[in-house]
Amino acid sequence: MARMPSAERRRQLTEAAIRAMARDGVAKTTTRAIAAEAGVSLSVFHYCFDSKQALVESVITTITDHYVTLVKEALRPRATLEDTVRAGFQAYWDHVRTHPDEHMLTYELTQYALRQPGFEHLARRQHEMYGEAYTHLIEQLRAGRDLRLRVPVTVLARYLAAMTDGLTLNYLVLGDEAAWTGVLDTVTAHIASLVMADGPDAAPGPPPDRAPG
Amino acid sequence: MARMPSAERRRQLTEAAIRAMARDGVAKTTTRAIAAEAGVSLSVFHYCFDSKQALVESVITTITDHYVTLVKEALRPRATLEDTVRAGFQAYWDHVRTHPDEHMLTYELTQYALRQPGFEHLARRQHEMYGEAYTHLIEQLRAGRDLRLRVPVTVLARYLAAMTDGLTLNYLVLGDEAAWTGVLDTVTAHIASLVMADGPDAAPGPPPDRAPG
DNA sequence: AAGAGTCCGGGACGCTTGACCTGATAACTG
DNA sequence: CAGTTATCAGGTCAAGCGTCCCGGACTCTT
Repeated sequence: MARMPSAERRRQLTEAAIRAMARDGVAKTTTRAIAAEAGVSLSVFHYCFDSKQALVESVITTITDHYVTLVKEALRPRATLEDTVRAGFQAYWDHVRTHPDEHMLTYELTQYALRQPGFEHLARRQHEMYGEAYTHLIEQLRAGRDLRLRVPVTVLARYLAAMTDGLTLNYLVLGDEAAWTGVLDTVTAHIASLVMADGPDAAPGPPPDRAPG
Repeated sequence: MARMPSAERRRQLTEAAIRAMARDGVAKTTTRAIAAEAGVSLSVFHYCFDSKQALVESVITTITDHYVTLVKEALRPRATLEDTVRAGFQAYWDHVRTHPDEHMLTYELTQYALRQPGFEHLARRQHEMYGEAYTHLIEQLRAGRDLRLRVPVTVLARYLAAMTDGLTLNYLVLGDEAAWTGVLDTVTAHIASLVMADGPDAAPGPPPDRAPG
């Protein structure tokens, strides 16, 4: 095999692990399977990583960062408000449809991290970064135009995060792409009504916010 | 140990497995752990179940049925429409808060089933039954009073299912109970606006449904 | 050219797992 | 009573797992 500095080899092994885990599941992905996927001998694995746990940690942080940039990219502001929301959802949804295995893997890794003592923080970090990405976008939108939020930013961010999580998971389990367009439209309309411009034609307040708690 | 017909012993082992899996995770729950949790010898396990897979199948169907009845119970129709939605969400959410491990387990089992060849149908069945439970409730509500649905029943049911899934998962990962009340209120208001009585004071149509696709 | 540091490969160790078996014993059933 | 059913302790087995070691090979520096 081609000789390679450890750092690069680590990256290669991490990506091989992601491929193998996405294809076969986290449980079935052994150190041998990862080494084979990367095309190196098993010894190289333990030369680069102190333990399997160390590699899994690398996998989780890598894939989390990957998806945060994905979300931020998908939710880039567009011409109009409605367009932004719609295009963002569409871009995200397209990615889910074309890469179901990768999304499945993120859910598996979340649970793996939650169960593995000392790894809980990675699961939390994963979802906190999603929330922060949404928050960032909302603030960005708000700075650009004159927006009136019907709900606090944190509430909206959490709502978006939970919504995408739930929709993705249900799609991964049930499949049936066509059935979800109606749901996506409903959600999009709702989001747009929660974040509405201070403009003229927007619908007047349907259900007024009620004090929480 | 007390003698017991096989059927009952099977139930006991299934419940022991659910306890052990909820506590330690699916991956760490071995046949020996299950037998110990049930207080029987390992031989009894293989006397009652042909294989571990057979037990897992029993676990999944049991827990699925358990949660479907839970959802149906939580979403029993109440006095007013708003009350029904609010009380339903509240009851469900209380259960999540008081039994986080059990809910976590359902997610783990879903993924286990999706990865295990020949078990995919169990994962699908699980989520289909949730959807049917929601559909059932909506139909029930519609029969009772004069309801005007802004979206098709199937869309609403899927939306509810995805919403609860996503909220639950995010709560399990992030914790922080207080932070979710605002999201729950927002969702409740939205649902109530989607299923509204043909009454007087309900808000006139904010964003009209646009044709999908 | 020589040495040091780095990378790679084959092989092996120790452990856990699911599955299976034996033989004996106790409890219900008819 | 005999016959069926359920339970137990104990051990065996092959497979698979993460981990580790050692010798060789490469690369860079001096």
